[in-house]
Amino acid sequence: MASQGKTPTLDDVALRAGVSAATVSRFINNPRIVAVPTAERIRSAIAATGYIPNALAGGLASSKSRMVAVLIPHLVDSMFNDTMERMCDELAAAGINVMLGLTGVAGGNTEELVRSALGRRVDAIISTGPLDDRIVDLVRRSAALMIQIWELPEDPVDLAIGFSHRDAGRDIARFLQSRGYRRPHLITADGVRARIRREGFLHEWKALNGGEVTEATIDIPSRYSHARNAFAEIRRLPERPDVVVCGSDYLAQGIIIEAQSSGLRVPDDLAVMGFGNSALAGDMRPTITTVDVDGARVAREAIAAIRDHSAGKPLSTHAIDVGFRLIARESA
Amino acid sequence: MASQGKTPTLDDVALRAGVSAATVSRFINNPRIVAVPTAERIRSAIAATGYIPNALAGGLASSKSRMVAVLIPHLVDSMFNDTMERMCDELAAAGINVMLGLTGVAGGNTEELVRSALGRRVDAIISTGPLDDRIVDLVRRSAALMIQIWELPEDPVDLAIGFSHRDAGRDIARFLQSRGYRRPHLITADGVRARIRREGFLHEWKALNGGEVTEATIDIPSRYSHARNAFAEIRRLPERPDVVVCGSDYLAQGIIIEAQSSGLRVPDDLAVMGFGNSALAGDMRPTITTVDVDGARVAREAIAAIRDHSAGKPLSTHAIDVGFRLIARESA
DNA sequence: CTGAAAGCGCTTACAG
DNA sequence: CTGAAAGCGCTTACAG
Repeated sequence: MASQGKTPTLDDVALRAGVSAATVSRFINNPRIVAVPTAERIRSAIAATGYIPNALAGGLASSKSRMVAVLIPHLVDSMFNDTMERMCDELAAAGINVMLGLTGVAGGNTEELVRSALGRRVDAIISTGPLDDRIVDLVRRSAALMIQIWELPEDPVDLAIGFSHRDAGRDIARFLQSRGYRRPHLITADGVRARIRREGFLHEWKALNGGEVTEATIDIPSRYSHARNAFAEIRRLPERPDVVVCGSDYLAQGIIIEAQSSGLRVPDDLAVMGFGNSALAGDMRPTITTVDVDGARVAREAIAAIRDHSAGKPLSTHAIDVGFRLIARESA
Repeated sequence: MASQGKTPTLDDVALRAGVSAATVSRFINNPRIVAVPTAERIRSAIAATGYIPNALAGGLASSKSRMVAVLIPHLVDSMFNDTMERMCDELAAAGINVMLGLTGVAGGNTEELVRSALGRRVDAIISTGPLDDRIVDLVRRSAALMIQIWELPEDPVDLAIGFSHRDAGRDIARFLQSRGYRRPHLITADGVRARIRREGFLHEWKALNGGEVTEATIDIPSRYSHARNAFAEIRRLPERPDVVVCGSDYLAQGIIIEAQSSGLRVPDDLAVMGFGNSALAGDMRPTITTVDVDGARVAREAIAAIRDHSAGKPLSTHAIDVGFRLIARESA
């Protein structure tokens, strides 16, 4: 912060390089279309002036902001952090900046965030979380591409990149059944996706004639700090479950820690199943059995869609199923 | 994404409300300065058209972007996530959008991110991490306010909001000494701040005639996944330390888990000290003794500075020391 | 391969 | 309290 003199503009560079502003603009956006000697003069004029293109002006003139908004619930112990990191990485590599919006914090207001993003004329909004009609309407009127990740809704706004939570629930049921568990305890977060997984689980569990299921609900998100209460509830159950099914690896970790600290062996006395395959799942003792989703693929598909959309290509599909993989480790 | 027809502009609203564009602009930026009946007409014109102001045009015209860039190393198991959440929350409340840049991921390029931020004419850059001369130079030439958080460098670019890592190291030494520990093992991440804490610790420890110190270095950041190797190293030490000093609560948690899984009791056989007072520190079994930094205050001070700067006020100080608090819990 | 010029959609002194 | 008009710093057909 000093701003001695004024910030150099395209004209300053043009003047210095002895070319028109148009040519400098072309050089910046596509160096190859200007003659080599001209390019060289522009390059040194830019270096000499310390010119940094004004992206506000550029965006206004081109109606391309080269910015996307990413809307996630929160950051602490978030299951999406890994995908987010990759997303930021890929976007940065593509020369796209990311605007971050937190929808699940105290003052989180998804509609307000969407309005802000649209106001900045973002090329796309990447979102994980429920979208009400007003918001869908807002986005539909805009030119922004809406990418819903980590889920596969019936009727995506534009494009969904995710997997079937119902199938995930079903596969968890099959897996636990095949491992011989008989008394699962489900901890379901108060969110759409977790509820769908729960349904998938219960439906399949019943079809397989599994044993009695006990359940508990926790506030979304499924974070570590819920583990104490959730475990205390388990202790109060008339009969102890043999496996606890959690909505995130963070919660699973917490349950394992609580169980161990109360003298139970995991998985012998109580097995625990996570969700999301966060980094900690493989490092925990015991390592956590969980469901992996290819976050890198989600990020790549999103970038590809944004690129196509920015290039004016229509969407080739409205849903990309990246699937999931159940990873059997030590905890269940 | 549909964009049937074209996006409404200020002129569309003005036409519909029967006023000039200037008046609509005034209404949007400061509703009170337009007459009540006029305001009402504009309000309904906005509602009818679904107008969303183009922030690119607005920013260009006013040379205020109402956006700040936040640069942090990474997201997974990040000690800054709590502060980040508060920051996003406060910024959103102030009508400021945040651009996120990850400096520590695979393709992380701080200079490039700073250039992007400056190109978007951000009002401020909030950064945690080392800044080389080129970057400082870039920022100094711009009108953006540079806020370095979580540290108190000798010579802040503009404003630093943090605490003395040297004093933190010193206080950890005093605390462990007072608790009777004699063989501390320091795990220091390969970063400037961790090294300063280490120096503070060692200096004080020596002054107090403490026992022999063993040490290990790990890659930055201090995350959970480093715990296995770090603990294996501890096992190989000729004599077992009585307390392990970690650079983050995530790492401390990992060490505790490893220790427990190898049959050691924490803190009786091996004590563990964390850093940062992340949420998990209070939930872990045993709860983790750590150093707390008031992230909410850091966020508030940053917002206040950004507000003043945007209003044209000069900085009243170049460094704000928010201090830290050693929190004694069960692990050490 | 390059230039002149119009236009992107706002804001803000300047007048009234 | 409100309007007319210039200007913010780029991009992009249109010509050459």
